[in-house]
Amino acid sequence: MIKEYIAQLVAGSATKGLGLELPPGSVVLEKPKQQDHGDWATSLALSLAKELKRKPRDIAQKMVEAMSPDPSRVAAVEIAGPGFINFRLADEYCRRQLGKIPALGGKYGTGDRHAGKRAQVEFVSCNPTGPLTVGHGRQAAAGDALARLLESQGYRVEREYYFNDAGLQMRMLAESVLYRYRELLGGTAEFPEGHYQGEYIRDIAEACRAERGGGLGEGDLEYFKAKAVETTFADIRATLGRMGIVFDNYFNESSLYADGSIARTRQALGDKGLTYERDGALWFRATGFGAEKDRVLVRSSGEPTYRLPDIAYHVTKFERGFDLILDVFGSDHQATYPDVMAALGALGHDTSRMDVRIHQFVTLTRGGQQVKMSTRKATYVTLDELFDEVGADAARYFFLMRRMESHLDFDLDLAKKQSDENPVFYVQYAHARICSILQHAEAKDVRREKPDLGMLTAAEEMALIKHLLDYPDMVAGAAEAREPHRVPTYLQELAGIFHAFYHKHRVVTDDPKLSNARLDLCQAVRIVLANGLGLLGVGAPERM
RNA sequence: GCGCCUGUAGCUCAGUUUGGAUAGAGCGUCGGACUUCGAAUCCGCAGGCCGCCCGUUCGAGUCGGGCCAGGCGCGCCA
Repeated sequence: MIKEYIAQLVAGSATKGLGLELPPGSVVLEKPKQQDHGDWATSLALSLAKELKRKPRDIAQKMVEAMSPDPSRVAAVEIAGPGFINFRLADEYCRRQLGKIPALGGKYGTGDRHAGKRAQVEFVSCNPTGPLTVGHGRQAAAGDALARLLESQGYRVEREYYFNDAGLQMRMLAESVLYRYRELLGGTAEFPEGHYQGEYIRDIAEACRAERGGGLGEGDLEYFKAKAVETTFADIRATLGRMGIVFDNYFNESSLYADGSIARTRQALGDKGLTYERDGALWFRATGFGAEKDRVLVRSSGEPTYRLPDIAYHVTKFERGFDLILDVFGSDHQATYPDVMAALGALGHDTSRMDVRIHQFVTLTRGGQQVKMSTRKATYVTLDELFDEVGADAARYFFLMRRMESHLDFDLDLAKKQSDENPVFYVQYAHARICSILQHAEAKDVRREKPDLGMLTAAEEMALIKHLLDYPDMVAGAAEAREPHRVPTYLQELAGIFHAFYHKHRVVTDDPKLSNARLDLCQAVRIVLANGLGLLGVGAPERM
């Protein structure tokens, strides 16, 4: 890649011009913000100034004099400002790279950096107690986009959903159905703290009555539970399906009891001296790992807390041999994973293979007002309702637009707008517009002439080409940093540069050579837009 | 009280990983641009103590410390 080549040039010039051996990879290259500062720049001369006790510009001068860049790749090397060395790529080189994009198609932007490795991404993972809400939506979009980003870098990825259909929450769920069931039969529903009051519970109760009649009671909680789990899980899968998300595994916590994992993990932690008994409960020595207080692993009732299964579950992930174990959680789980991580480390697992990404919450805005949501009162907005209102594409795009660490302010009015105000339409529109141009060209039969990319010389064309060439680095960076939001940011820039180009230059003209060169450029833009949207799980429509 | 996250233009946010040159984008406001491939678009104007203070540095939105404000946690719930 060109970046490595320039880094090599810099390192070589430091050796030749200054007599310095720079360790490989130590050369920092950045993309200048200002266009007239070239395509790549290094501030090496500035950082060496102190050590060498020389003026930065003199150092840069010596380095540049010792450099002999390949003119087919680097057109100019300049010293600027306090001592930056700026590199300008040869237009010819950029055009050559552009020429490779159409043949690569969907592969453009992928890399083999992690080829042969296996990754697992765990996300959503909520218990089947009700419909997915907008908060889950952000996690679903993020987890799936991360999985796609990892796949783009060569990982074979398994998407996994972890849940528990046996615990306390499920009992509450079953009882909630029972209350609603009784209500249907003329009684009154009383909801103690912690039970589920959502409308969907009534539907499940109704289904139970339709299936088994009116004679059910306390003794049929298992039936109510099974019915509720079956119904809600079907709903959850359907909702995820609307986003195009399919899990490879649904991992049930109860299997950890069945196969002895829980018992083994408990034993192993005990053997390491990491547990002790107090007040009839089994405690984990979390304070040994910097936690504020120790945590209960097994209640005095004999029932484990979520922590022990969580640890056992992650042990299975390590046993399954993944090279990368990525967990995506909401910020409400922020406090739970350090214990799990500490325990896994103590059990001898290589926790550097694990990565936990925590995302912040979503708030909805409508008409400039925040939409109030409460799980307890069941006044939350479900993901399905969101999809009904703004569409799955817009929803996914909006979920991924912001850094996961930032609170997401989801503007419902904006997401619905079919205009340039709406970022997802703006990007999709660029794609559709290109498709339309390509069709137009086809109709006019201009695709006969062999393209000569040398015809692309205008500033808008070069800007577009250079941005297209940034795409693979952007994808690799987003995957490495686990930051899906870089993709929408990039796509909006690309769409913007394309629209500007489009307005300044006509693609299909009387000049067949130029037309074909521009058509190739358009095709390359289309491919990158489609690939980028693909990473987000958002459609790239041919017409809108 | 403690932990994690956040604070950048009127609004919503990039930029912080790896300190670098005049801090960017979208929306909103205002003013312009369609006989031609999609005006669902484009061009331009205006808009900034980068929450505050101190420190490190030739250089800080970026690193360190201390404050302030908001969100989420801090359970023998998950």
